[in-house]
Amino acid sequence: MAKLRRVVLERLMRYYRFLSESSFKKPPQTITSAQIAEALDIDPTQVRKDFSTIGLLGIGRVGFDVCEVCRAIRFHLGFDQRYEAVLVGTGHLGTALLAYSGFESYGLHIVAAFDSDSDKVGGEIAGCKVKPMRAMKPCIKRRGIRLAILTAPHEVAQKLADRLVSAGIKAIWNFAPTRLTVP
Amino acid sequence: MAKLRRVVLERLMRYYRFLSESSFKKPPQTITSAQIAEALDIDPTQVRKDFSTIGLLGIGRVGFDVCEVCRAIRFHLGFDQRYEAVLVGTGHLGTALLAYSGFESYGLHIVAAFDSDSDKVGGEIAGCKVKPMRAMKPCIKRRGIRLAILTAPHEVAQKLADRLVSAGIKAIWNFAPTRLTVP
DNA sequence: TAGTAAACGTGAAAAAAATCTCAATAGGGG
DNA sequence: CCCCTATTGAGATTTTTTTCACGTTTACTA
Repeated sequence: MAKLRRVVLERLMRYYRFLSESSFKKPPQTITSAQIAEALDIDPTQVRKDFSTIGLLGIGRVGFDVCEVCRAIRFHLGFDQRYEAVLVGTGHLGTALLAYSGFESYGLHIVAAFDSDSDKVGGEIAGCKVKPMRAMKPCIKRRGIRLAILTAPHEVAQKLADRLVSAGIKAIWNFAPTRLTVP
Repeated sequence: MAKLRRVVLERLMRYYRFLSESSFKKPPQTITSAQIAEALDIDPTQVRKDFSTIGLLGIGRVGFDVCEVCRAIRFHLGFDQRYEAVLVGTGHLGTALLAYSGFESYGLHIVAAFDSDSDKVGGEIAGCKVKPMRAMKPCIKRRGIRLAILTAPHEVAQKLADRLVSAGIKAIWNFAPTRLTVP
């Protein structure tokens, strides 16, 4: 499977969101590149090129099978694999993320939550046990977890990040909710 | 002021985050394109080109003045302007966003929060009064607010979005926390 | 069943973005 | 004060991305 470039990946993500959340579940379950292109403000040729790079072929005068497109994107974006992750920090944001079930459909499973607040430790949020910080490293090592979601205040984020990396984490999804880019 | 392309904007954002959060507050307050480039894994020439696009000049053998760079980026990204926004939905995620003070430094001010839960209405979160949904449209109209932050569950998000648009909102920042793109 | 038009796939052209190269400039050391 | 080297600015080049143009396929209609 050839490596996909970043711009293509981003567009595939957009296609996927659009196709899976829109009500295309009902027949005819088929859509043309032009329809997608208009909804997402992209060139139709671009859509066809992207689909073609992940091995999707449409049929003339009909378009593409929505289910098949979704399947192919899921496959190429790795949503069918199971990624395990830990969450660090169970404040409001952390709680919201734990309660959000949408990650599952992208193959992301939060298997444990950690917090330094002893009042929270031992509790359970959205079916996920909250464990003390000292349990973090063993847990990550044992399960070979590579991704961490960090929702700690800025002041301690760096320290926690270092700690996560030393425990074996390869990627940290930092949720100091920045990333604005107002259009 | 020439319109900046999206890729450039994104990089400017990254420069800004890097320069403003790192401890460059102390002298010598100067940095070379190569240092920025290494930290952000970008080509040094790219950095200089971007800076040059927003009218920043460095000096040979020294580099760029950190404060000046930050100022210029703030100006070109419009952080100095005041954008007012409303927040809809005061669940965990909404609460977390209200409590997050980081928006202010990007020029974004949340001036009101709305929720349909009558238990929450009348309360105050992070200094922001929670108002009933029926107060939303008048508030938006009166203050001419153009941006809304939406943190509602998926099922009602679309309806609320329509309602916001009809109230005069031009851009909705939807916080069904999707956008994964795991690297 | 043939004609027509909607939609596709793809190579070529154009545009945009990234990278390379190098002369010019500015501190620092002798 | 002059040389040496780090660093910049900008033109040239390369690579990537987007758009165009056109031949092909497929469904519908008469």
